Amino acid sequence: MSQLALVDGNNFFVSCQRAFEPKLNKVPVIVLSNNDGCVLARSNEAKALGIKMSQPHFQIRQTIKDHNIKVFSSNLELYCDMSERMMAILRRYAPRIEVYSIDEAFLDFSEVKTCDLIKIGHAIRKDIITCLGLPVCVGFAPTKTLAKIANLFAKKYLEYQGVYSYKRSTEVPAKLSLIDIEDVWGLGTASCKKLKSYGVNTAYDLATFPKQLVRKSLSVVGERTHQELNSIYCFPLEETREPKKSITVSRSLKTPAPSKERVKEALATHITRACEKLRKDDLIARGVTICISTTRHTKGKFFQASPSLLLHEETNLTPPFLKAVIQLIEQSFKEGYAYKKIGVTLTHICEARHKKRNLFGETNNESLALSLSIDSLNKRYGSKSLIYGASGLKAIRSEAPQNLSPRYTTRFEEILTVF
DNA sequence: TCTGGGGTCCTAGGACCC
DNA sequence: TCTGGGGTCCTAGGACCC
Repeated sequence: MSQLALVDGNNFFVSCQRAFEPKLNKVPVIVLSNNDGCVLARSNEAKALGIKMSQPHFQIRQTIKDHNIKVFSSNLELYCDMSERMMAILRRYAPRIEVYSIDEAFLDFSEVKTCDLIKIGHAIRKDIITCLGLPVCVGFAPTKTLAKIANLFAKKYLEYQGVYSYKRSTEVPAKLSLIDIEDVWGLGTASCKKLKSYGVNTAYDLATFPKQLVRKSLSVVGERTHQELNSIYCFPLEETREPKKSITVSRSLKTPAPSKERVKEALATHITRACEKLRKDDLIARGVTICISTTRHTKGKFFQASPSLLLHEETNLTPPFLKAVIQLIEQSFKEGYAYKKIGVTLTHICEARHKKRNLFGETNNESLALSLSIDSLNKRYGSKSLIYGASGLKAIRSEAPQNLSPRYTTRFEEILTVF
């Protein structure tokens, strides 16, 4: 019988900031996305003020002022490091774990002989708050979908003190009617709209809805969710990540760019970064797609292009991809628009060790060595110490985010100072 | 001239996740 | 003025083959 736990950080990015600045406790705090564009994380106090997830920053400027909300730019380097520390602690508790996202992990307790899961849950909570200062909640259940719901109970109802265990039973528990259909993992707006038209409004309604009808309206994906709500294990624990199938680097520009030169520079910067990611994971790729688009928020002036091409052979060197994206933009750039979002995606990826030998049986070791040297210099001296000319000087001068906190745990020069 | 049916592969687009 | 970024999976439809 499967027995899983979902451990999930509470308002994770906000909690990471609070761990190093205790005076932020009990006051409203938000963390913004890249470019400080919209809201990524909110403390409970900020949620209570009506700030929504993904809400644009400019819409809440007044609320921020009126309630003295503390605002942070995303400090992903700090959050990733805190995440790794949290996962290291979780590995002590279960033989198998799946790191599902930066702030949550599924733990497999199927083989663990214990009848007191609640006790384990509290031990995990205590361990993580003591070692890292991060609050988490724990939900136990026989399937991932139910573990998500159990975690929701643990977060929402204070009497559970952050730990909830879902009891397996042959009947669908009435408690599921407390969960709105929108809060079921795997159901987005499109699926919920369909289900509501059938009068399915809660997790209980869905669990007791005829399986065939779910299959018909939501396909196999919805059917699996339906099964999982009925304690039938469909989404297995994935301990190891398959190699990535695509790698994307894209950014929105603060001020949209009307000139081809500026777009080209952004593409050059992005493809350089994408190739670094490839090399870091020891992967090679053959396909590349660029994507340029105007904002969608101005009516009538929307334009988007996403041409792609395949190189003659797989590689993880920057120059061939740089050449390819320049070729693509030369072919597809259209004058008369201001481009807001610019990105590149690498596709047809495989592991570098699978690379086919070329005719002469030699791989291009010198070029690879050069690329790897550039990577290590940039890692040591800062990400833009050495760049390709095509990226333009703007890449170096690009503005830093406004509200960035120190990277307390990964940079000696930014370590926490105690007075 | 008649033009079936089954299979594979690829791509675009939709939906979803954090 | 200002609306994130990076992924995965599924389906439908077209092209192609025998």
